Amino acid sequence: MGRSPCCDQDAGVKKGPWTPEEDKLLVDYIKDNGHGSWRRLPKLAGLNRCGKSCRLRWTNYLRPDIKRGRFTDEEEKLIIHLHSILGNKWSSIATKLPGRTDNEIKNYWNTHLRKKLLSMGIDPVTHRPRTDLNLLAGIPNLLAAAQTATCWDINALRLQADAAKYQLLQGLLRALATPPAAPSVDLMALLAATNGGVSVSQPAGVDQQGTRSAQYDGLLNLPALTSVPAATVPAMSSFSGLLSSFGAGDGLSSTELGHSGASGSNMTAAMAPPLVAAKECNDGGTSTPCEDTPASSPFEGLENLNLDDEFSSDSWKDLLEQMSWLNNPNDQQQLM
DNA sequence: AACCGAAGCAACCGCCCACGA
DNA sequence: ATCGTGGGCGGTTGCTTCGGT
Repeated sequence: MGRSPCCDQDAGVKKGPWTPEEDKLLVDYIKDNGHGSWRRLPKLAGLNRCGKSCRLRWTNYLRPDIKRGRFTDEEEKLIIHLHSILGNKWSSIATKLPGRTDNEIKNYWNTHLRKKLLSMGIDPVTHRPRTDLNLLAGIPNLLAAAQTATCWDINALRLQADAAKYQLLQGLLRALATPPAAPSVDLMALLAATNGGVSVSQPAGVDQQGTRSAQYDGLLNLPALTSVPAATVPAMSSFSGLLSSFGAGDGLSSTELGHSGASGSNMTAAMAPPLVAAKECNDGGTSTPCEDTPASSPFEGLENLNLDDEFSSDSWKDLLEQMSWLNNPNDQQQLM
């Protein structure tokens, strides 16, 4: 299968931005004749352009059914959902969004949605919680910088620290709610590492991951960090405050993000189980209390964490000290 | 007002596949 | 079965706009 000869081999074929005159020639010709063969079209339409360039200009910009303007929230959610299923199949995704082109969706993904997911602690490729830990690994640097901060940059550091704290919690919660198959990091290894290297024993026959998934499914409604207005921060200034915000979170539901588990559940703060509550076994659809639940969660005490506390506070110190891999490059390597 | 870096987006590049001769 | 062509596709480039200093 030889590659088709590229038009740019033709001398004098114009490239670059289209002029209104060129647009008019193209639109008028296609209106009257249809596009027919794209290769022959430029000559017939009186355009000094490559046929391929004409096709792209028409399909991405001049087509009468193109919808312009901002993507709506519904479109955003649909794109994210479809991307979680189809990956970078932009044209397939575009067929589900009337009036949007694959190129437009691709650009919107790369410039907006990708960053949005990253800010929510979600890997935009796998649609699962980020496991690269690069973000969290930056926390010790923030701590070190805070030690030597001068008065003029302490506020900036504080903002960074707040963002880091928030994303740390997002990452932890999402890790807890993630099915085990896809993440490149072994969740149990992560739990062991955060638990001071002590493995978390899993009772035989206990579908711990499924239980975890069901229990924390509602927590995936975390609002994106970037979308949290300052006014709402006090409501999330404690871990329980965060829990109470999940029900009304403007983040993406687990269903939308392609997670399994209790999809569609509308877990409210009151329904949300405490992190260290006795887990339930999920055996064949009926939930029964587990007899052999681990004695303690690696994140025990997290619910008492106060997000308003400085990083130097005891509760944050305790948590960070448990996460030895944050300070140990070798551990980070193993986890990545 | 000028400069500069970041972000956004239209357009291009080149690989690939389907299909017809 | 092979080959050439048309066209679809994802990735990348580079120009324009925006916001901060």
